[in-house]
Amino acid sequence: MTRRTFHRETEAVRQNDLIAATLDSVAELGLAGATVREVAFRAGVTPGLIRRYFDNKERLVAAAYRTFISDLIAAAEAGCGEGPAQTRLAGLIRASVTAPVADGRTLSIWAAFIGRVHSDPVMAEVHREGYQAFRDLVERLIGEVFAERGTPASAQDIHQRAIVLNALLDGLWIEISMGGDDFSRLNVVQIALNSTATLLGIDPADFKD
Amino acid sequence: MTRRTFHRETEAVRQNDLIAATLDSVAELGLAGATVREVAFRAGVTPGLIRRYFDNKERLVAAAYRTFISDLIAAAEAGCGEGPAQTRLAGLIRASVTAPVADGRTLSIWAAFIGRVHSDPVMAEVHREGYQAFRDLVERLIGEVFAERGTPASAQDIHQRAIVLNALLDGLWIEISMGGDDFSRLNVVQIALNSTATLLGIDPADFKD
DNA sequence: GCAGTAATTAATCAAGTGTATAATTTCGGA
DNA sequence: TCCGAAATTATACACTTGATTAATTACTGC
Repeated sequence: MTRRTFHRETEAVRQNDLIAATLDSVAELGLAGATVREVAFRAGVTPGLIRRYFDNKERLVAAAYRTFISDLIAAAEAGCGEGPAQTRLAGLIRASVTAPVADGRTLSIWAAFIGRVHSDPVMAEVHREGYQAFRDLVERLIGEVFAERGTPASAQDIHQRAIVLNALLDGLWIEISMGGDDFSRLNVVQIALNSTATLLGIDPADFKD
Repeated sequence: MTRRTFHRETEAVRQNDLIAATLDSVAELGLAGATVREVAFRAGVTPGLIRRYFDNKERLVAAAYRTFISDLIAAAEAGCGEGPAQTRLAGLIRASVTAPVADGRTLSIWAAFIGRVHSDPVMAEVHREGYQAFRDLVERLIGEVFAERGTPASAQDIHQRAIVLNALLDGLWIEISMGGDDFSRLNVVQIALNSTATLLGIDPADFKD
């Protein structure tokens, strides 16, 4: 009876692999399916090893959620690029309603985790941070767009517009990711851009990325 | 050693109690916390009894989800009331962003269930039905509003506007229910109504409920 | 009032969960 | 080359879960 062979990895790599395996499990089987054994199997590792890198399963799940959220925001931010604020805002919107931000797998993971946010304080904190980061980004961009157009708005006005635009992007993101509609036939990017322009009082023809 | 006393109930009452207990459990403890024992305890009943009214736990959860969704839509529809389409749409919007539709408990339950929608076909079907019912309601109201104003729009135009408005309402509902912001200070109903008016090209001053 | 039936309880089971720990293996440094 | 420390495996444990079944109880029709 010989043991299975293995090779050592650095702490960073192993943690990364375990987190990736956790997210895969969650995406395909839901949170309930992300058992210690399932995650270990997908990471090509033995269940007991997990506890060497994470104090307990709760920590592993929280770490996975943190990684997921920050990757998601990074992907959205990457769409901003450079240039005038209006172009960056348009880029953010495009990124928010197209893959890889808006797709089934992302929604599956998000949906699985979001249920835990209300009962688990750690998850709630992770969520709050990520959410606020995105909202602040949107609010800042809106402020810059108005300033750029020579029509600066009050902080309160910008704040309210950020709430609305953020809600619109969230809702569109969910709808598109859910795939219930035949979004393949629609130009979702155009719809999102036009709606945003309308909400912000910009000429839609003037708002492209 | 005497057994605990009990009294019989009709099938409808028991099923109702069990579903209510399930939703309570889900709201407070998440889906994972809605165990057979927890649900039975909250319903003032013994775990074994559940299986007399539901083939298995999966059925119970699906039934609870169905009840939850249909109650939610009913609550939103109740806000429509009577009168001109514009008034009914405004009522629907108000209902969507205020309690009991928009509140923490509702979001908790929704969030818990939404994670299951992608892995469980039965839940997916229940979700699709409820979602489409709401979307159709919004789309119909928008069409009536345009007709009422003497500016009838094409079916495609109405369809796209319904997608956008639905997304906005979804997003606002989530934001408000989440309670992350200080929405208590903001007039969320006014914000929602104004945004909708802007999106539909209606004079905001003209759009109240 | 009483018997029979159906609802409900109580007790148990097998399977799966997260966790703990001792036995092994790998691998870098002497 | 080999030894020691650290990483990994293997095994086991206590607990919870959903499900099953037999015993008991409450209610209905007569």
